[in-house]
Amino acid sequence: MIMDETAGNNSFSLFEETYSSTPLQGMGAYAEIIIPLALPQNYTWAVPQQYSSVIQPGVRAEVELKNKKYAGVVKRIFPQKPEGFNPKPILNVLDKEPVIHPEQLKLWQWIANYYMCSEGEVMQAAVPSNFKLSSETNIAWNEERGDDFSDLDDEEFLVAEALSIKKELKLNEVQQILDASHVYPVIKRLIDKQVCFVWEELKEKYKVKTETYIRLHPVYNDEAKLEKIVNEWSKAPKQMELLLSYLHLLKTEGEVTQPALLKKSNATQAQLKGLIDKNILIAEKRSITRIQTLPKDVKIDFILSPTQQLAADDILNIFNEKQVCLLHGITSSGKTQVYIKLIEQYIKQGKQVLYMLPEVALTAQMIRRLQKNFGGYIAIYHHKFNANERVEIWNKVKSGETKVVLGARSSLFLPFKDLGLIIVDEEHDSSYKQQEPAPRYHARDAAIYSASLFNAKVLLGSATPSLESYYNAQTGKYGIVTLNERFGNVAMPVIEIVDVTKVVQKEKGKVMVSPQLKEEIAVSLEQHKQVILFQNRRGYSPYLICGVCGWIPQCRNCDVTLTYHKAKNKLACHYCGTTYPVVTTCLACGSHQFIQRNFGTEKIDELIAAEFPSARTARMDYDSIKGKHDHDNLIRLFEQQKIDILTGTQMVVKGLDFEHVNLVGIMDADGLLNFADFRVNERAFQLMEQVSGRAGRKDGNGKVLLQVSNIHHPVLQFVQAHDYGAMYTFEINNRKQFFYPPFSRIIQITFRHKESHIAEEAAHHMVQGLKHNFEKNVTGPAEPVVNRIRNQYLWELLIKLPKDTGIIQQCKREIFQQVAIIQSNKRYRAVNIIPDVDPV
DNA sequence: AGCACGCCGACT
DNA sequence: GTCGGCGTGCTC
Repeated sequence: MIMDETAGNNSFSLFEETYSSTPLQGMGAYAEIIIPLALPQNYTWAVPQQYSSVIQPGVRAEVELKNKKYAGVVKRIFPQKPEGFNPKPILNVLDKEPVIHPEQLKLWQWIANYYMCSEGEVMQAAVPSNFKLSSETNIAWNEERGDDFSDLDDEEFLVAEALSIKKELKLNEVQQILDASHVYPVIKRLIDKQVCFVWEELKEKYKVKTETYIRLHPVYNDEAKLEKIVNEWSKAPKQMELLLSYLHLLKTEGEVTQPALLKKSNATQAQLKGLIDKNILIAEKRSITRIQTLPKDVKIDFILSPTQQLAADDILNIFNEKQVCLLHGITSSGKTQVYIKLIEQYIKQGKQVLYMLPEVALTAQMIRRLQKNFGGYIAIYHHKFNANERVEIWNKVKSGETKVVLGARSSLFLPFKDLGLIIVDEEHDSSYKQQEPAPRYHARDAAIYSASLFNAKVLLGSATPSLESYYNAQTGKYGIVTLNERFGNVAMPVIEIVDVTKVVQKEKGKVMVSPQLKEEIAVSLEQHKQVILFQNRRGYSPYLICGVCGWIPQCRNCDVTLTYHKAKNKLACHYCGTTYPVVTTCLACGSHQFIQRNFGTEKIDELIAAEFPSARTARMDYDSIKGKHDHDNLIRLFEQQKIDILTGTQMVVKGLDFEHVNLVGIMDADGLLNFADFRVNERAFQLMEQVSGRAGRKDGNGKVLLQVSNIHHPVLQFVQAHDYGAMYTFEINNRKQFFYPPFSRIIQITFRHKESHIAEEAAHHMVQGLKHNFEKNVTGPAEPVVNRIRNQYLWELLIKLPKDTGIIQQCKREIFQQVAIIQSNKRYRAVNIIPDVDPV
């Protein structure tokens, strides 16, 4: 059964050219098929005679596996009968032309291999659910389509009728209705005809944000008719006024939303309803992010500064020689404008561009900004779209209609036709790494691989590049372009370090707010400026300690100290989220004296509020933000200067640019740093740089105050000098290796098991295997760290490797082999592997 | 992923 | 004696 009789004849002939000369026909052929399951390998099915001329890599085929039916993707076709088993026949071929390109299949294979999962798992992540049919799949009735079945054939009609009554069916129920062997093609046609869609219970819980747009009834698109109605208006002057404001808004804005209209005209909802009832205006609920039909043209409405223009030219020059370029541009240097210019260049060449952003950065402003420039050429893509929307975008990318995709990490899997450029913005952001479920891929690295398949270029952008990218740029593997001038000549903030150990104070314990910081806060408040205080610990006090014996309350599930939350009066584990009542009796010695140690955001906010009673303070951390709405609201309040002092964890860096902030206090700056682990320093530097970037916008008197206990911390001088990259090649008395990334740690492997002895066993095997195979090359002993987290034991192995890149490659292969061996023993499961600097 | 198979504890 | 827990193995 072949689908899409009407479309794709050209690709059909392409297929004939490519495959008709191969000896597959008549001889019996076999197909390796990817099933969207975590299977140990791909399985093979036999291609029956009647399909041998239509099957090709990239099409979907319906196959039976363990008495269940699945729509899998054909990866490879070959003539030899496999040995050792008798392949079952393919039941159906669902597509006439490939739905998955060869480049995508290669990308899937690479991801499966590099991140150690099955290609089926990659398929799960890559393909919209409408493509993934199986007997367990639920299909749901599409209410919007209505019950006009005139265009359906008999079988389609039967299913559609059943669906219109029951609303939802499982595919094996459909099988019973049809009593036929070719269920999947019927379902595919029904999906294509929008009668139904694949229902994913989890996904559908997400309610698409809608906004009501007001449109003019099409009858009045005719100017004369509109004029007539206006001239002959007799009653309801308020409605008339409203209509005129509408027309005015339509002219100036192009599109009119209900809130905008009501605000502009000062009208009430009832008056608007009057006009809608009269069929003059139409209210239309539209999903905000839904692909809008905007005109397809490119409008660049700004001019790059000389520095930006230079950067853009440099990047294009570098692309002549190198595949990847790192754009290291400080906060507010105007990287986005450079991206937009580059995107324009690639569109002009007819190429497609993928612009990737971390999920959190995919804001409405960003979307609007790009839509303004690229209109209908652009599509937005992230995992929160429902199945139909995703398929819609998928098809538009596949046909080449969409030139620019703005999306989160999953947009990497879209079926690009002619990809020219991938931009990975905020390249350092850890949310590019998928943690759970498999495939645990890093979108930046996978993007570099994907680009290599298209011979496309990759631009990595960041104010605080990741170690691996910076290293690759330093060694010449990637090109690098630096933008270290703030756009519009906004000055860099002054960084000042305050030694809190020098502060004399009455009470014992760490100083929270130094007199210097208090003074600066007072100055800022006087100037009606705003302050951000950054402390990367939420709660009131990070731990309690028994004043007599030193016992510290810990979580029962995790080996983590419990944080005291004053407002809730609870102790909480920040790892698993369990809360406990506040301990008053020491479990070790029975005493009742507990001391609160250190401080979190809650305590700072309390102290600041007491110290500056007239200032409006607020706290932004995981505890004070319940819904996503709270976060937006808080940001808006701060933007509108309704808050003077904002105390927060790293959440404050995820905000937007705040114009009126001229002071940032980092409360425990060296507490963020760690000699032994460069990754910790990297993260700290990124946080400090990002939070500092918030200070000192227009008038150039921004200040960042770092409170430290160890003023001699070697990393601090680089923070002070804004010299991000220097940190990596940093050397103090032979301790260089700690700061020199690729040789300190290339791979972090995490395995997980419920029982500690099994986790330890896995760790033991791994270490033994590595030592046995290349001990002489491993500079540090690969000792595993086993942690108990929730009810699972998790072990982590940091491997220290020498400087020679040849050996690194060799070690990498070895490590992967070891992990594969260990994993083949089903008792262990690799949950996370953070690979090295070298994706291609 | 699912589902069958199989091996030990608490029940009519 | 059996019912049912979930650990283990297998699916072309």
